[in-house]
This record gives sequence, C-alpha cells and structure tokens, in this order.
Amino acid sequence: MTMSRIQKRNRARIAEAALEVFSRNGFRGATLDAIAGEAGLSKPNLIYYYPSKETIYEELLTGLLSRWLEPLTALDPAGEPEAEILGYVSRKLELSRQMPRESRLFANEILRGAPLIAPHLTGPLHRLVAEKAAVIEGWAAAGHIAPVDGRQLIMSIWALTQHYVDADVQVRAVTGLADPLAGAAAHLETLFRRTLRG
Amino acid sequence: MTMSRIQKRNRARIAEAALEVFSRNGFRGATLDAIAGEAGLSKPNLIYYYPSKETIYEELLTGLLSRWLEPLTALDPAGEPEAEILGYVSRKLELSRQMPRESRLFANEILRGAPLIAPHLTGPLHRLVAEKAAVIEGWAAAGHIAPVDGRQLIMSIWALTQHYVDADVQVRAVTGLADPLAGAAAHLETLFRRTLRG
DNA sequence: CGTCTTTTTGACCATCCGGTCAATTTGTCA
DNA sequence: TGACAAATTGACCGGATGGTCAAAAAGACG
Repeated sequence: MTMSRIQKRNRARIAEAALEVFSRNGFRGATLDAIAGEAGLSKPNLIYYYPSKETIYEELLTGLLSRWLEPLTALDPAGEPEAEILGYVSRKLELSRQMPRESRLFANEILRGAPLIAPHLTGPLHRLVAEKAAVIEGWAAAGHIAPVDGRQLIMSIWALTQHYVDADVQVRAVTGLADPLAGAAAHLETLFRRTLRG
Repeated sequence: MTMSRIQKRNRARIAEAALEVFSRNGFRGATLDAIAGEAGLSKPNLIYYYPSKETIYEELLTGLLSRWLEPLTALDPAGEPEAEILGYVSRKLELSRQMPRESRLFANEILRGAPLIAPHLTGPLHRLVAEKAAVIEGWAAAGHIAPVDGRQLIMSIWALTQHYVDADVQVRAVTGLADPLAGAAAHLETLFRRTLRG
C-alpha cells in the first residue's frame, strides 16, 4: 500500500489542480479535462489515480476540513476571553486571505446543500462548535464579556471573514479598492470588540 | 410589442421555473429540460420565448436586482440613526427569509465572479452604497452613532443576513434547529446595536 | 367558416463530458 | 539485461445537453 515516487508526485499535482479547478468552477462546472490539463496529465491518466470526478472532489474536501477548522480548535478556554475571540477572528480572516480557493470550495459545497460533507457538519463540526460556544458562554456568564449566543457569534465570524474572499468581486466593486481585504481586519475588530464589550 | 395573453402567462411561468431551477442548481447545473419541465412547457417551446439559457438567466437576474436593493434604498437620512440602521438589518433579514431562492441565485452569481452583473456592481450598486455609507458616516461624525466605516457596515449586514439563508445547511447543522433563522434576528440586533453604540 | 398569425412539438443534431479499454511506454529490480 | 509491474495514452463510447427546424395545432379576427 505504500505509494511510489511517481504516485506521490502525481497525486500532489492532482490535488493542487483539482483545488484550482473546482474552486473556480464548482463541482458541476469543473471537467476532468480541465483538471487533467492543469495537472499536466492526460484524462485517462487522471482516472488511473482516482476512479471518478466525485472521488477527487470528495478526497479534496475531506482532506482540507481539519485544516479549515484549526483556528477555532485553537480557541483556548484558559486564555483571556476578549483576546481569544478577537484572535480567532483575526486568524480566521488570515486563513481566508491565504487560502481563498479553499474558502470558495467550501462556500460552493455549502451553497449546494453540502451533498458530500453534510455528515461532517452534523457530526464533528456540530460538536466542535458546541464545545467552543459553551466556552464563550461560560465567559459571558462569568461577566468577562457581554452576554452573547456562542453559536451565533461563531457563525457570525465565519460569515464575515469568508465574505471578503468568497464575494470579493462584490467587495471590490463596492469599495472601489483592488484589495478586498483592505480595511477588513480593522472593521471586524471594531465590530466584534464592541459586541463583546456590550 | 404588446404581449399576448399567452405570452404573459408563459413568461411568468418561465421566470418562476427559472428562479427555482437556477437557484437550486446554479447556472451550470441548471438544464433547459429542467426549466421547461418545471414551467410545464416543452424545451423547444421554452426556447421560443427566450433564445438561450443565458438570456433566461440574465433577464431573471437583472429583473430581480432592484427588488433586492429596496431595503437599502429605504434607509432614510432624515430618520433616527440607530433605528434606521437596525431597521435596515431587520428588513434585509426578512427579505432573505421571504426570498431564499433569490438570495441563493445572487450568491451563486457572486461566487462565480459575477460574470453577468459585474457592470451593475461597479455602477448602480457602487453609487447606492456610496450614498448610504455617506449618510451613515454623517451620523457618526455628528456623534449620533459610534464611529464606523459605512461601506464596511453595509457589507457586514449583507454578509450576515444572507448567510442564514445561503448557508442554511450549515446553520441548521451547527444549531441543531430546524429553522436556520431562529435566533438570527435577536443576535443580529444585539451585534449591530452594540456596534453602533460603541 | 376561412385565413392569417401565434404557439407548440417531435425529431434531430453537434458538442461536451465522464469514463473505458487495449495497447504502448516507462520504471523497477533481481 | 531481461522480465515483470507501474504508468501513460489514443481512440472510442454512451448519455446528457443546448439548441434547430419543419410541420402541426391552436388562437385571433373578419
């Protein structure tokens, strides 16, 4: 079961190409030819490594999931509440900035009703959010931050940070700036700091 | 140029069917057969009314644009600042609740880079936002609300209100509730009220 | 009713696309 | 080097899909 040198190289190429193509065109808009071309392989050769288009997509998505949730996992119950939450906002924004393709990939999947990762959403994701939301609400109950619904707060952070990347055409059009993230960090810090201070 | 009785009826049916199909499957995922079926017409008959799939999509999108921006248009410079902005949040959320298909349609278009409505974004939308952002910043300068970037505030409102509908699978999975909008109104009011009060 | 226009449709076409397969090339290793 | 396995590919297939077209059916109207 150990992968040959060539296997390793080509699977890496395919993953990179698939991320590029799927994030730009969505699942239905992506074609095997496009992925193969981007990866520098022929279509039958691509299918030699992955049995189907769906398999490529699925493996790509699930492989990125844990990475995508890292910032939230890092939210520390023992830390200083406001700094922890604002730090999470900042890390999530930075992650979106550095991984725009991944962000769009997930946005697309979610928008379509999450046909592939629905189980993950109701399982691991639900649990992680429940855990961290409890931490946040604990802080609120202890009076360290203003009262707030933890789950709603976390979802707000997702919605806002990802918006700058997923809807970057719109953001650029509205602001007139070339960089959609210009001003984002400052605004989000203001917005969430005020929310946490009540 | 006046439309016959049959034309009016069938064009209305097509618009409704197209909204249904495009919003559920995106532009690429939608098929003429699906739209025709949903509208109760044959495919050639559908194409008798609209010359191409793109035309249907384009007319649908542009026809809904003004409707979609109504709540922002209604933001009144002469009103009470906090009430005006919170009222806008509430109206936008209500609009998303009542028009989830339209919301997804736009989300899809934006996510794909707005190939069709980009001109509208940089034109009318940019101007409308600039105008309303100036109003908000005027209120801030006068000390009626806490200092805030008007454009960023407006975009925040979009991102958050639409998230509940566009990402409803995720919201439902995380909250565990059947209604993705449960708690949304209260949370958003809290979040934005605190933001406006500094 | 008769004539003209509008509407509708079955049959068809070209292209795209996911995927297969047999055959060839390349790599591995004793 | 020879022999076997891994990797690669051109040619091809079947189904889906956007769109066409000629002919038929249904309305409109005097």
